[in-house]
Amino acid sequence: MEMLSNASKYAINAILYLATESSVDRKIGTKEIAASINVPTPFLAKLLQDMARKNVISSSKGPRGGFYLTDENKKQKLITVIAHIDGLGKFNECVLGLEGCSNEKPCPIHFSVQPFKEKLFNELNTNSIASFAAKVKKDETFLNL
Amino acid sequence: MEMLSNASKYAINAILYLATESSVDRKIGTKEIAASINVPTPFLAKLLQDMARKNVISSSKGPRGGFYLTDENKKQKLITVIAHIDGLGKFNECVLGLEGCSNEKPCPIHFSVQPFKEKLFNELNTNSIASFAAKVKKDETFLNL
DNA sequence: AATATAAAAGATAAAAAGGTCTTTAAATAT
DNA sequence: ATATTTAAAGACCTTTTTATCTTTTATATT
Repeated sequence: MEMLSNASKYAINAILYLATESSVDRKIGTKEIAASINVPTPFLAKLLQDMARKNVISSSKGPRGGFYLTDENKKQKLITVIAHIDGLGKFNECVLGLEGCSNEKPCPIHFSVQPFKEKLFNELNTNSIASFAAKVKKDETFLNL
Repeated sequence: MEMLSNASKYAINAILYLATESSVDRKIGTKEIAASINVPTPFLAKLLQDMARKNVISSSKGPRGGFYLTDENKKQKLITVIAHIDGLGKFNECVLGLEGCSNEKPCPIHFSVQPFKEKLFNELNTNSIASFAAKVKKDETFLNL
């Protein structure tokens, strides 16, 4: 279900990868990250640079430099990533694109969609990067590592 | 939640409009439809022509011509429209874009998303254009008419 | 038959998303 | 200090989506 842009998807994947694999002492370069999650390197580099500028992730230049997550970074909710890239508008939009669609004035499929939107938003807005990464590590879920 | 293209959304809106407003004896031109549902006229015209070519809707040229739905047309499931424009691929894709994501090998948000995908697909695949349009007419739901 | 009307078809064009490449700046190791 | 490494910045390119415009074809009405 393609409701996130590639940009958001790539960034989430990369950040969950960083959450499990990186630390202040183990910074990771764009090539390794891109290769691991199987996305185009220069495009991902742009995204990560943007995330770093916005303090969602950390980075340093030079030899042994790269991207990494601090404990502070990991505490952020996963929705933060989407908010910075795609924005949150999509969580408030009608699936059929109808202007006044709401609980009071629902479109024909509103009540099929609304509970899910709320659930997904809530999930992304409640759970931190760390907690999503922990799930991956416990093998409850996976990432393509 | 922008998971449908504008093209699909416009077409669905137009077709639900036609379902309530048109008949063999009351064909409707692109300008009226576009104005009613508030979308760009030439773009919508293309979409409707495409839908007509694929026998999803009906049309005729010349004076008093325009687009309309036969009873046969109205019996089709709403998913047909999406299938012809966006395709059905999006109903089988992982929200995070992960290749092997499935019930057996779920991504971190898989189980938040999967039930919804199934419900929405089922709804669109079960209910006809006529039944969605009926909801609108009974004022249970709305379209921007 | 002539005319007007409206879809069909096709050629363009503008905007957004996706992706690449080159140069510059910072940091580290030697 | 210097060379090397890697992110940062910015210019650029491609593809897809969205949108418009023009010409042609069919048809209903007169």
